[in-house]
Amino acid sequence: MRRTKSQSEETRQRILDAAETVFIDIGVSKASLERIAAEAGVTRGAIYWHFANKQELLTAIFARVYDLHVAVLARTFEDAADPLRMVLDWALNVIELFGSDEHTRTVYKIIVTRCEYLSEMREAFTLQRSMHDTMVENFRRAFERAEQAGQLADGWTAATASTTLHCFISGLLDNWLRYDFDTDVATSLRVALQSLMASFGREVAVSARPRNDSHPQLSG
Amino acid sequence: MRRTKSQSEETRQRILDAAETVFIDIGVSKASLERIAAEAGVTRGAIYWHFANKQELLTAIFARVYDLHVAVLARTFEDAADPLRMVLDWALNVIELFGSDEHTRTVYKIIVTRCEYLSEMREAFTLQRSMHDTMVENFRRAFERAEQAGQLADGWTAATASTTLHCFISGLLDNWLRYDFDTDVATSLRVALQSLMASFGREVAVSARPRNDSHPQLSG
DNA sequence: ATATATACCTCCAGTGCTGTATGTAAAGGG
DNA sequence: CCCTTTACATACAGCACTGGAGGTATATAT
Repeated sequence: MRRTKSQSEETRQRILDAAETVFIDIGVSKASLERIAAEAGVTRGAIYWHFANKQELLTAIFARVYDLHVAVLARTFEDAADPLRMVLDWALNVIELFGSDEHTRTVYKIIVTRCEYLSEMREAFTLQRSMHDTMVENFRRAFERAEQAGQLADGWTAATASTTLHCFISGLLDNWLRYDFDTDVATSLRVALQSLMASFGREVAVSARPRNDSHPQLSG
Repeated sequence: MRRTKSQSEETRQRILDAAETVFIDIGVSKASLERIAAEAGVTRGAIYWHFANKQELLTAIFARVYDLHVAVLARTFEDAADPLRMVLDWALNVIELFGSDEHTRTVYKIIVTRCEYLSEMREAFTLQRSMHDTMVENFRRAFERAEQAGQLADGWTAATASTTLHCFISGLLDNWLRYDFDTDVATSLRVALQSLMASFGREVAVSARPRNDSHPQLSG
């Protein structure tokens, strides 16, 4: 009963789906490969064929959503015209991404509330960490350009503004995933974000929609 | 070799200290009672005498810092004169608390990065959850009073301002504990917080110090 | 057509942890 | 001074999980 290459890939995806389900259900540490295998309709042998161990499974789960995020989010930062506008668009896209794609929400919920952040898991968290660092770095650069262009409102510096937005975004996602905000919480978060961004800038016009609102793969 | 009552209490505290150490080191799920006992210089028998199981140990660890937090933080909210000022003082006290008390940082770091947020652990998280809810509720009330008093700047409502600050504080602590910010990160966070609060208000004077700056038990 | 690599499954040995039951020696009350 | 309770230590039973060895049948290359 050996499978073809495409069947094998299908099995791999089913295992990843099952792992997500079990991780969310009982947490990464308590999740046994036996239980994941049962959920996927295979045996532990299949899992060990595709993945070395539980940690590699976790890494693969993270990697599955990583590409999507990079594609959606990197696009925003290509446009260098108006830095504050760019940051706002980026953040709105993040909210849009988490609001519309349950897969993304599940994976990040696993990171935040269903696993322990230990050195042995470092490889699994490498992607997430690099995305976080990229976000911080992009914020810093954008606000520095805004500062040099004289766009920042009184009372704000590039440092304080980027720190504030960084913490705001982190806390937003953390609360969302940890405490199961309502699904339409995205709306109120959007409004709060726009108020925050407006207070950063001198006279930035606030619109209700991000400029890059074509996310065909997310509007499901 | 039976101990006296005070010796027993000392043992209990040593077990809690050991549990904190082991939890931070290898995470709650991988931490065995055997290892914790060894760290405390007792056997598992002693742990089972004082606590029913690992979950109760975790609950006890949280409870140990809870009283301190309530004492320090509740005080700020007694003063109802200037709501925005009150909120600022409260937030500064939180930063001060986390900056000066390593014990607090350790326990919250365990919550954020060293354990899984599962229903079986619900009892352990009850305290933390109630503190979180209290924070959100206090923010909402304070900003509503500020709004009614016409203290909010243009572009902000009680809802958006409290949501924003709530996310900011959450993200601040989350990043601090998850990514091990430098110890003097507290300074930059204070500055960012003051800028944020300033932009909430119409013309609130920003001072560098909270009003209730007498924390004898924290300045160690 | 044959050989080999693939994609699994089954079984087994070993480990580590939990919870409990039992032992014990001293504290503390009457 | 005796009895009970306390504050542990020790010993035991049992489970759940991991990783690997070995099997098997089929896809795929030659």
